[in-house]
Amino acid sequence: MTGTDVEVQLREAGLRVTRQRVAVLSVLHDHPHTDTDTVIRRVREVAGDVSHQAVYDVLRALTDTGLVRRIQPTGSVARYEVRVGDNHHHVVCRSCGAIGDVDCAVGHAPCLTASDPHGFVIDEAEVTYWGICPACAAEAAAS
Amino acid sequence: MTGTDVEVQLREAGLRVTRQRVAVLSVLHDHPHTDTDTVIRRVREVAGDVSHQAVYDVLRALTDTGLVRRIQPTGSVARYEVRVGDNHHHVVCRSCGAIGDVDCAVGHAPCLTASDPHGFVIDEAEVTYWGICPACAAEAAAS
DNA sequence: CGCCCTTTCTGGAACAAATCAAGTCTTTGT
DNA sequence: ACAAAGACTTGATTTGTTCCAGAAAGGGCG
Repeated sequence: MTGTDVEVQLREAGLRVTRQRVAVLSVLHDHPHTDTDTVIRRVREVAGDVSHQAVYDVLRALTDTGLVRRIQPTGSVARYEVRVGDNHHHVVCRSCGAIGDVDCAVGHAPCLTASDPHGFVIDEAEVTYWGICPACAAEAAAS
Repeated sequence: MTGTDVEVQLREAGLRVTRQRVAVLSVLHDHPHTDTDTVIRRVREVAGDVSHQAVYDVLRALTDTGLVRRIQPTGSVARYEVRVGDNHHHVVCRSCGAIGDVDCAVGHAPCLTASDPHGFVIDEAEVTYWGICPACAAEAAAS
């Protein structure tokens, strides 16, 4: 994704194009599942001085317009990824917190329709798989 | 669940039986999906003075031994519920954050097996449904 | 091209949730 | 009942996030 693509994306979402926003979006494109602190550091690497507040504001603006998705597994800080059309899910390592993408096996799966939602109007089903990542499994086996 | 039941539960988990732990467990039995702050208030109602640190410690101990489950939907503070055998999931209101239980429709559902887990060893699939609760839906319709 | 209005960014402070640390008290096995 | 291990209390600290007021930058219009 080029810088121009990012600009188009911003304009189509009705957002102004600023150095900070372009930087945040491209950082998230290159590094999915990044926590806020890392976003700040990476943004500063590519765009020079940017206040942490600006990054928080941008992340909020992008989340509100649906350009990025915010995820926050239990015990983890907020993480962000660019929202892509597919309905993919995440696998989280219980040991180190690493996150991986998992494609939704069967599109709109039947079991993702709640059996008795107590009157809730449901618009999304989010799946989080918990387990051990290869690296942590190897480390555990070695010790 | 009586106080004695809770004591037995604690002993079987290899934990000492203290006033604070009994209080936390019974509070969670009576009020599922409670956030830490509310747990503290309720515990003090039934057990008198208890430091917030004690509650944090107890919740951590109970979580580590598997007696309670910690859940934390994106944008919410940590919430706790007593771990019951069934593999139920949660529905969260986007508007007010209310949480409801949803039974897992089909036990160990096939679509909860990740298609390509990238080498992760998965031991649990957690489903969070997002939507609008009846109360918030009514309020939105009224305005 | 340059002005003005609106939106956004900066810098600093404030806040809430959660954790850390040292010392005291309590539970429990003998 | 006694000692040792574990749990709790008090108080401070860290961490992640948000609030606020003023300065700066985008982008439509003359």
